[in-house]
Amino acid sequence: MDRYNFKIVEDKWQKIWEENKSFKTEVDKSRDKFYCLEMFPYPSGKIHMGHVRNYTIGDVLARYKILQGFNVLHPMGWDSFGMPAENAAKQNNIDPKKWTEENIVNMKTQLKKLGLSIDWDREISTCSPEYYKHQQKIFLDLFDKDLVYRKESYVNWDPVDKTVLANEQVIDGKGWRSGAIVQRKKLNQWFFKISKFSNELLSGLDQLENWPDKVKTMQKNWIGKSYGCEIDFKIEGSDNIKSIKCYTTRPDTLFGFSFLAVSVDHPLSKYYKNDEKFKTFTDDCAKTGTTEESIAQAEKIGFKTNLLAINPLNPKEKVPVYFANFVLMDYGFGAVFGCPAHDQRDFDFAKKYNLKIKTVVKPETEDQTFQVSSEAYAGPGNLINSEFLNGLSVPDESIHKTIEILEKKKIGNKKVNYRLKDWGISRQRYWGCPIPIAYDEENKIVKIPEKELPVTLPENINIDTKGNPLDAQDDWKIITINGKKCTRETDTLDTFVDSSWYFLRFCSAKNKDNSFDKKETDYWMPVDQYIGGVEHAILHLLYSRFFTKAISLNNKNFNLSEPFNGLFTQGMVCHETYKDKDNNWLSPDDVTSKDGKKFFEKNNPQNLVKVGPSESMSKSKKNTIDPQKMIDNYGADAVRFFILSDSPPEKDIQWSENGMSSSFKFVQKFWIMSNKIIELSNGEKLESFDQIDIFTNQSINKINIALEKFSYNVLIAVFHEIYTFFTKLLQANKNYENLKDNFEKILIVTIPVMPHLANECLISLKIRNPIKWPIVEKKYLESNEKQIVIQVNGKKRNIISIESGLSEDNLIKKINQMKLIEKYTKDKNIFKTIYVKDKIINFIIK
RNA sequence: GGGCGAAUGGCGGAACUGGUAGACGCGCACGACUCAAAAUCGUGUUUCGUAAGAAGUGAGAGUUCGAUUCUCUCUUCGCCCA
Repeated sequence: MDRYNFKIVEDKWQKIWEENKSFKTEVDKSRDKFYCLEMFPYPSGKIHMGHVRNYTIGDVLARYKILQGFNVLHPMGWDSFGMPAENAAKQNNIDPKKWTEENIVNMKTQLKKLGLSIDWDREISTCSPEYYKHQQKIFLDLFDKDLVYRKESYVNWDPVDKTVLANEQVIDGKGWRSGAIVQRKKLNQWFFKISKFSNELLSGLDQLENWPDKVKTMQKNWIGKSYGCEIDFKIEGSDNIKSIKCYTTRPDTLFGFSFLAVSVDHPLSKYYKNDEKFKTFTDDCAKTGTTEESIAQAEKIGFKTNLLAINPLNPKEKVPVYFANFVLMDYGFGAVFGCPAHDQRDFDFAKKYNLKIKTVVKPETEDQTFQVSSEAYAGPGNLINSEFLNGLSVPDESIHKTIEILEKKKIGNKKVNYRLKDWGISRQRYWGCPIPIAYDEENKIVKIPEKELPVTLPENINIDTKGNPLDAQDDWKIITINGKKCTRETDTLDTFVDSSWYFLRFCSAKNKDNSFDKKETDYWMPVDQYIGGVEHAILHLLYSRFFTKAISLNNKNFNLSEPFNGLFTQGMVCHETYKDKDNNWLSPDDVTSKDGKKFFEKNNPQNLVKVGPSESMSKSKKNTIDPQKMIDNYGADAVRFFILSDSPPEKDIQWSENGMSSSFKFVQKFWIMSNKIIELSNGEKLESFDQIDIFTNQSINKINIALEKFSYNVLIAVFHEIYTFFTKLLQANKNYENLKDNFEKILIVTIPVMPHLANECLISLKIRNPIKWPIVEKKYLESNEKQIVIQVNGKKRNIISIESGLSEDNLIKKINQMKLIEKYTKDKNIFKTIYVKDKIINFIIK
């Protein structure tokens, strides 16, 4: 028997699929559709194991659905705008476009080697004008719907590189490239009004039954709906400001009010513009980053004004007003009332500035004299020291009652607030989708007329300038619209915009005139199964949901509430980490071991290697395994088989060389076994053996269940069982007439996992039937023989095989006859038996 | 600090709506083949015990005839948010 030459077979089938366009799909209303989508990759140059896992999981599902007769849309594209191209351009002086396109060519070749059932005719790339033309149209559509606006907002500013940094480029408050201390800087920026959909995005989660609860919870927390109250505080000491509005979720702690804090961006700040000390203070605040986290971690600092705020429930009480760095203008009204006793942040602030700390909530277990001491108390209990509010139970009753009182006194109003902020989409970068906007000489916003779309990026520019290269491109920037001289917007769009609608574009990827076609989106959308990493659980998925709702607004041709019906989030691929004696990371390729316990450097075998914990593969830790090498060494089927085998897809998986090579061996063994079966002649006298029917049907049943549940590791286990069963049959050296028919079914259900091998075997088998997912015959699932577990006092004591459906009396008779539990029941009194038909009998004795 | 989730052999992990715990794989051990090794095949592999047997799904309780599965408390770990 020849060794299985995966190279030849895999090449052959990949060529067949490509030449026949086997996975090309079109709208076909006579068939049910299935839209299977995996998150499209960023074309970094090479695929990594995360891609292999993601796309293998998706491919198993897509091929399964194809065989079940669905019209399956399984597209692939490239999330090809973004900073790595720009960084590569700066480092190696390559054109980002060229760099990206070369990477796409490489990665496409690599992906094809995995044997994926992709309709490559629908390939899209977000950096191509063909794609972003439509994105610009959508931008203008949203602009017309009043869902896009421009306002001043803070960014992370690198004063040395003169550039805006993304949050992840700010490391310990410093720019990742320059090392300069990052500042908060105000820039005019574009925003999507995602907050308009806060409530819809929240309530829509309820209908997403096939999403992991984990992701829904994360989105829910992100949207952060809170019920609270807006309160107007009267202000004394200023001719300009008579009151300040605050939002709070804890109006019940109003008697603990000891200061009022406003954001440095609060309208109040304009009266302090000329105050030198205030200026110093705002400069200090600017050194804090813009993320909620950095603000939370920064030291709480304040600037005391000469104003006093009056407690609306106790007008005799007047407290100081501060500007404070921890108050965000974006949340509520940019002003909070401080109750140090019951909010840790307020507590820290009060300690620092020696402000009054008055306890107004006591825990259930404490008495009226309870006082907070070293930290704030934010838990439940009862109100104290609060006059007419005393005794109310915290939080529910106290909050509701207080709001009622405040509303009655016309001091405050019940208000629902959301944490979700509008989505800032401006990026001061070259390699992104140009925003189709210009400004006239009066700096008024002018839309680029649709017939002039796409606004393409200028080519051959000098990217290595400080700041945004587009700013320096005068010949591109200066244009004429309707005879008026205008200047283009030089910001480009956040790349999250690119991925917020690509699933729609796939439906009509080649339509030049329209972003998408009603006929196509009506048929294909929503995505039935979306598969990707959990790291996108919040932003990408939320933005995509927003886009779907925003595009649907007042749209005759498109109306959809949710884009992704099913969501599956896969785990990461991990590998042990290695370090040499100087704590430099080592790649698994540089490390060798004889016993799997002690590791040495390959080039210097006398040097012991420190083995670290298994962590998700990353270039920085050098613990990556190159999928290309694995495919070259073991073949795509074996790599697919392994990546599915060890762990459930939603959990992290450990890459193991042993596991990989054992999967390779399995592919070889399976091939040899298959060929032995295929080569059995049909001519001789045959023997029928219904164990084969039973086994086959039961296995396929298990496979169906595993596929529906995404238990792909269990699916793989079934294939091991199949191998063992049929190998044992072959060893019996008989030819059974039902063997080939059953094995044909087995090969068909092998296609999703090992498409090359399975198809090659099916061809050799000269199958008579069209390749269709086999139907499980129920009669083979239920066998007449049942194993009944015999328990005494709940402990398993014996086991008996009987015909199914036996009555309790008959079973007991049989057990007694066979003396199966005599030694446990002798001299004992059986006072109760529990019998679960065909499963278990339990004797309770005393 | 808050939210969510997890914990099962040496390891990754199975176990349908409460009903034989440890499927399947890795590793390991032994055996066959071989001068030998690799490869391959076979057998075994939760722990304690020579055995009969007993214990056993992070710890402790509870519900139940029966709990990996349900409830409560705790511990540890992970993820997300702060």
